[in-house]
Amino acid sequence: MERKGGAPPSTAARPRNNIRSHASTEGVFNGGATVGYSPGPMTLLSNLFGDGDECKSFSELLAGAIVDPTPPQFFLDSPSQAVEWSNIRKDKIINKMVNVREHYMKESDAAKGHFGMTDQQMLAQVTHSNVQIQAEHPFSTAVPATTLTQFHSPSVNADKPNEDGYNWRKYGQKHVKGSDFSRSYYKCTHPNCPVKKKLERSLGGHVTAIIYKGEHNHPRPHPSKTTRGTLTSTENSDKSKEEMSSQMDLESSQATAEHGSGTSDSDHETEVDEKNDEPDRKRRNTEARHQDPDSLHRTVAEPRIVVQTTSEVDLLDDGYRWQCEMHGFTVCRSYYKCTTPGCNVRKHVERASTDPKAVITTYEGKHNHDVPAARTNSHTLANNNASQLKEQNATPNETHRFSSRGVGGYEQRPVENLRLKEEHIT
DNA sequence: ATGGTTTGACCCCTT
DNA sequence: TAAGGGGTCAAACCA
Repeated sequence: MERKGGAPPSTAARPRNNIRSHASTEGVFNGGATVGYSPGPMTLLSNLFGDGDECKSFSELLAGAIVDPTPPQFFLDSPSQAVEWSNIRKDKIINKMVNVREHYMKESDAAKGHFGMTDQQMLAQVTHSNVQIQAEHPFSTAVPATTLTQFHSPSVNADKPNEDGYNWRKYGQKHVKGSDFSRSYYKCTHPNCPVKKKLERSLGGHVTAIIYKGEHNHPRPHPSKTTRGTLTSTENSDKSKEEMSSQMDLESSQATAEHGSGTSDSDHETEVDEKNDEPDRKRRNTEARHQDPDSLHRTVAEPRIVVQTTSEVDLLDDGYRWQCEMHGFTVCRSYYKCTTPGCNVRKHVERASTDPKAVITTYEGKHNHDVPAARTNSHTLANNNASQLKEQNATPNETHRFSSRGVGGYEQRPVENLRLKEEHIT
């Protein structure tokens, strides 16, 4: 790489006394200053499956997942992984999962057919609790933090850090040890905005993952004000998307206002591959890529976008229409497919492990169409009045408005999605 | 003058 | 306790 800048000739003499002094927000992210908040696999699984009375409705939801004969993709990948899982939770959950897997394997052909997704499509789907998905594995996950929010930008171009409408300043880059990946670190340039994001790129420069952390405490900058005009012409000219952008701005503002500050003190993100249950997080990040070289190719086309949110605003309702995908033989879970014909965008919604109010949504692909007008309107209306939204959400019956979409599932909002929302406001 | 990038060094968490 | 590595800093440089 051509060196445009330059490291100080004598960094050893550089004063570093204040390196962590301004870490009020920094610590929020670096996982260091925030005292040991890094849930491990046990915690994650415990939260994922519910181990008590916590997140009851969500636990029920997850319990349903256990009953669901459709195992997550990772569970099918390797029997040994299933064994590892059992080492984590040897209780009922794992036993059920094993049974599920056995059952599922018997139905492998048909079941895989039900998955209806290619490996590529499975990529980035993601995660579970506050999770981070990484490119190396279809179900790699991560743990998060509690209040991590970034709003989905459906047409984001990952190759351009601020094509999501915000302005970013790169503050670091690292080569991912033992791999051909490099990771770039960006901060939102808006004053006092704590949001950061990481872009992982393959050797060829293709973005394989985008990980947002934090919550913008400001509206999205006007496209014309974004640095270097990195918004694409399509975006700039796309009224619908601008409207959506505005909606997201509003959501962001509301979310921020309702949360008091952009981030929680407990904000923290740990990039992991929890469901692989590899004990070494660091190793996971590097070895997994080697173990699955094909993942590189799979992720080149469409980087994953991980959205972590705890906003009380309906972030799950992102303006697009989603149809729940049937996985297995029972009701659909948290996997959705854009209902627009020809659009292959999918998303996966999951509950955060560390914060029952947090929800992680992982998007895969780009919408090749505008936000549905009708949905846009309702979405706008829904978000133009936070209090109104709260009232709506506070009335469970009113949130249970989903319609059957015929074969394959329901249009959002499906039951589990609704449950997430209900829990969100309780 | 301003703001973004580069990159070696450093901090500190995890193992 | 030590090692490894992720995340970050910040001087130098570029646009």
